[in-house]
Amino acid sequence: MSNCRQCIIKRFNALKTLTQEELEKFSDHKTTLVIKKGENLLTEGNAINGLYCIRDGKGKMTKLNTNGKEQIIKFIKGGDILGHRSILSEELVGLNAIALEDMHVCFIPKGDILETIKENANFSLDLMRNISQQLNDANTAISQMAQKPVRDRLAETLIYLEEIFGLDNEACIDVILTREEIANTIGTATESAIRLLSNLKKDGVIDLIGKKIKIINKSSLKNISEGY
Amino acid sequence: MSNCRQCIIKRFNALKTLTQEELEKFSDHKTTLVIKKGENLLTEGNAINGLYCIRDGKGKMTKLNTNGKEQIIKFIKGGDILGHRSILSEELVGLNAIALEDMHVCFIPKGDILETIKENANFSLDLMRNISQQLNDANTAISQMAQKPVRDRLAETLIYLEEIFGLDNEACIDVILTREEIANTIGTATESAIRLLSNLKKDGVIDLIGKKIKIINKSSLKNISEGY
DNA sequence: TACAATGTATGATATTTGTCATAGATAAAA
DNA sequence: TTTTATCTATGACAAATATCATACATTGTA
Repeated sequence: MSNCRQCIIKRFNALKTLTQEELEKFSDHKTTLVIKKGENLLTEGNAINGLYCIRDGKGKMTKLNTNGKEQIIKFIKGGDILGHRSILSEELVGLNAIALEDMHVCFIPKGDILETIKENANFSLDLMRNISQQLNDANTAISQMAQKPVRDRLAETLIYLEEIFGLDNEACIDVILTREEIANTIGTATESAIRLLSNLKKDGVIDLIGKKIKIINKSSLKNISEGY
Repeated sequence: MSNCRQCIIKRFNALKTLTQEELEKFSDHKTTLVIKKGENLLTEGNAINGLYCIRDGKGKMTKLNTNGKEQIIKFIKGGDILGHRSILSEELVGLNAIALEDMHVCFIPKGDILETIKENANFSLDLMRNISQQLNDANTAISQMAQKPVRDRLAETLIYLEEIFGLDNEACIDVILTREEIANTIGTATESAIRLLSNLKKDGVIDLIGKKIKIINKSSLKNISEGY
């Protein structure tokens, strides 16, 4: 079907340093799959043996807490590469990857990845850069979860969602999340998330149109996210 | 002074896959430094150009929050390797590394690391494994920070501290932290941390001997950390 | 269409946590 | 040693957040 060499997605991720031949190899061996809304691409604790490259669609990466609650760790979309742990011997998947809408995903087997790592140090470094960036983001998240009140984290999250998913044609954040999913992102009760969203709307900072959220006053939202 | 080939520390970290020649190269070019208690080995936002390998001593990795508070992200000790971001082009340090007691540290220049990455794919993979493990830990931390109450996080942290630093000859957790540092680890007010420590002591789960903490009933502490 | 299931919203209340104040304990400095 | 600064501890109170209850809205489905 599609060809890695022509895929636009690769320009934006760790695959961008690959040579023509390496891309051909990936293209020949890759499989393409469709993950329907609500289905898992990755499941916590499972083994996989290759990398997944998301072509399009949106998803969430989650973790089941010891108390049984779902925590959303990050959101994913076209261009993201998942499953890097699989190429490091037999490590198991650490997070669930669940589709928020239908996703198209390419799977590149571990063998090809390892071969390419051996031959192309820049690809190695790009993969490392990718993981490293994720670690940096995660460290920031720890700090914010630990020290910011829920209202600030909500504001922060709305800005983050707009950055990740952009705007639809009505200037709303272009992703549909339930209130529960928003609560599971910022780590609070669903009712609290609902209440704080209502407050932000009442203050004219955001607008709520069904499940869609529109940021009206970004600088004010930014201030709230920083505790003012 | 010391030689990388004979260093025991390397057996426990990403340097373990290096060949004799690679270790010689590292040994020839490395510099050794002493970081006094309270001093920074790394400072958030600074540029460095190489990896630091901790020989001995204990430290904390911190992040300054937008509200000016210090968040402790993780603790470090002998065997840990810091500064991996420096080998990925010009990325700046993301966290402060501050000595909790005097540390001895070896510095290996970026050039040697990059050369070795090109020549030894296993070293690449080991570095990746290291960062990947950190990312995994960080994701777990996000989930726990977001969803667990302070008391549970305190219990969790005490168990974690014992795992990392072990016990001294009086069976106390072998690290000295101020109550403020404990509070900055779990993300709460210093007074709250003090109060909850007192509660745990009153319940006979831990003992407090000055700044030293002794875990009396680990399984009970584990239960608390999981919300029971 | 009507029905069930799920999601959203809001009030009342309990619990958790933070803040401020104060005092004693410990460690550092003169 | 004495003095000063920092750290630990605890009470009183305020603020933030969770929980429970209930009602309404929306969505999917028989």
